[in-house]
Formats: sequence, structure tokens, C-alpha cells
Amino acid sequence: MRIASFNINGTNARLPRLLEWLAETQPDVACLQEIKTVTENFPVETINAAGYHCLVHGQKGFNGVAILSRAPATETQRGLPGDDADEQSRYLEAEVEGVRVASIYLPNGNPQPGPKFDYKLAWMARLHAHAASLLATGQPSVLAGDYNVIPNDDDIWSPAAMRDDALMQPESRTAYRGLLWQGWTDAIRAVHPRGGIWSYWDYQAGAWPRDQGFRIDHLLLSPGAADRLVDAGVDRSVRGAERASDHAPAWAVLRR
DNA sequence: ATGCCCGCTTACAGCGGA
Repeated sequence: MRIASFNINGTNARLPRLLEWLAETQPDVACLQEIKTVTENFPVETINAAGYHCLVHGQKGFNGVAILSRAPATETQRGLPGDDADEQSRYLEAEVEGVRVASIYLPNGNPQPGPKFDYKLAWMARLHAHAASLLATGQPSVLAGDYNVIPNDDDIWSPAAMRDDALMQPESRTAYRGLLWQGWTDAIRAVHPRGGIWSYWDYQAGAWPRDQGFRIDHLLLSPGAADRLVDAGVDRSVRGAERASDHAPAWAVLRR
């Protein structure tokens, strides 16, 4: 069972690339982030024609997440619990083929310090609480998404280049590690323990041709899911296409 | 030190992204 996470950076701008990638890699579940459209405007019929069911939690202009699946999915959570005033569409969760799968778009948090960084850390605290409730169910679960956290210094081409960025502040990393201590396994890290794997390359300053990237798209596996881990990686070549997203898809394969 | 590039919006400039 192949589960992937892809920050597409705009549905309208990226639909051809999305369809190509689905056809080429045929994930069983695709968690999308930054769909940047309201739910009603997501191209459900086109995605259905490509062989995928759609669950969509959209938002106008920014954010927005979706879960595409070859098998029917049952929605289990829309929006991250813990703050009724939070109107940003950054969390969607469903059960697919017996596995609980979440599509996560964690706040960027820049500039830091500041209210956006506070929101990021508060959101991560809420995620920590909800993730604990998922572990308590004992169901195999996968938290897949754009975490906007560079976990380690070997997850970026140059730690100095992003030293003051919200993505690699100690508070961000500590909160991410808190999920690991809770019992979640970073699938790509487990398969590639030496690091050096990137999932994002900035549009600016020739970051892609220079391979100046970092890893912020992660799939966290519950113990029951981690026991079934076969392989994990990043579809790097997707980043090299015309009109590509600035993210490449990250994926994990679980034994059925 | 700043902007580079990209996608979005009751758009033709400004914001958010990372």
C-alpha cells in the first residue's frame, strides 16, 4: 500500500502535473496540501476519472488539504481539534483500507519570533494532543504532510542558510521530536538514516539546479503502521518538470 | 541587508509562501 504526500502549491496551476504523477506512481492514497481553492471548486470529476475518490477540505486562496484514494475513504476528522476559532484548512483525516490517514499542512511560522510562529507552535501542540488520541486507538495510522519542520541538520543542504528560519528553530524541532517520542516513526528517516534527502527546493536563486533543498514533507507512522514499512522516499524528478510545485512528493509503502 | 520566484486575489500590486 503506497501512501504519498504532495504539496501541490495550487490546484489550478498544478492539475496537469498532479494527473501525470498519479498515473506514473499510482499511489493508493495521496495526501495533498496547499490546494488553494474552495472545496466546491476542486476538480473532483477529473480526479474521479483518473481513478481516485476525493475528500476535500478547501479554503479560498491559501492552505487547503485533500485526500485522494483508489479505494473509498471514510472521513474521520475535518480540521485539527483544539481551537474552535481556527478557520485555516490544514488538517483532514480518513480511514482507507483499515488505515487511518491524515493530510497535514502545518503552519510555516515565519517570521519568527512573532504571532505566526506562536500559531505554529500552538498548532503543533494541538497536533501532539490529537496524535496521542490516534495512538490510543491502536489502529495503524499515518500522519502525512508538509510539516514545515527541517528535523535535523542533515535534512538540509546548508543549516547556516536557514539558521534563523522558523522551519529549523529549536522550538519547531523539539515539537516535531515530541511526536517521535510519543511513538511515531519518520518513515523516510527510518529508510534513509543518514539524511541527505530533500523534498523542497525554493523557486528562487536556482535552488533546484543547484540541489539546494531540504526535507519538510514527512510521513509519520504509528507502531502498527511502522511494523508494515517496506520502503520510503521522495519522487525527486517531479520537481524538475515544467511549471512544477516547489515540493516533490514524499511516499511510504506499507505491507498489506 | 534585500530580493530573487511562484500562485493567488472582486487582481494590473500586494500578500503568503519557505
